[in-house]
Amino acid sequence: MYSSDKNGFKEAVYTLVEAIPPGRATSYGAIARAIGYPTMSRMVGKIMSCCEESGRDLPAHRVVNSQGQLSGHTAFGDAGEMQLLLEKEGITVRNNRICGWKRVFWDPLYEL
DNA sequence: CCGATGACAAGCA
DNA sequence: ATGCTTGCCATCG
Repeated sequence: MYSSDKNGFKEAVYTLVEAIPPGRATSYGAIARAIGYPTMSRMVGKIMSCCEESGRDLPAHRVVNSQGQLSGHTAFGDAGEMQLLLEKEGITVRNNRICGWKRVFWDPLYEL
């Protein structure tokens, strides 16, 4: 079931997201780009919404958009749950936005 | 089958 | 800096 390509893509996303070190965060585009699909940023988001269903412990709260803004409020709950998780990890979040985004930004292409 | 939507990103005015 | 438009793939009505 499902094409092997998509399966491989999802697997790659899971691996990268799970490889995100604590206190760090990355963007959808960075992940997609690291895999080799710079235009699949949207797909990453969809996969993320299914991350818990995938049977893996993916720190999806560490994955935000390219601006360092928390966008997963729809999946986590608009109560700022995601923000709390990030702050717990040591990341400073303000108004649904990561403080010092460039500082906490984790680029798999550069660091991995 | 077609249209609309979605945890996005990049380009342009 | 802000807002609009396009691209990409998958899912739903």
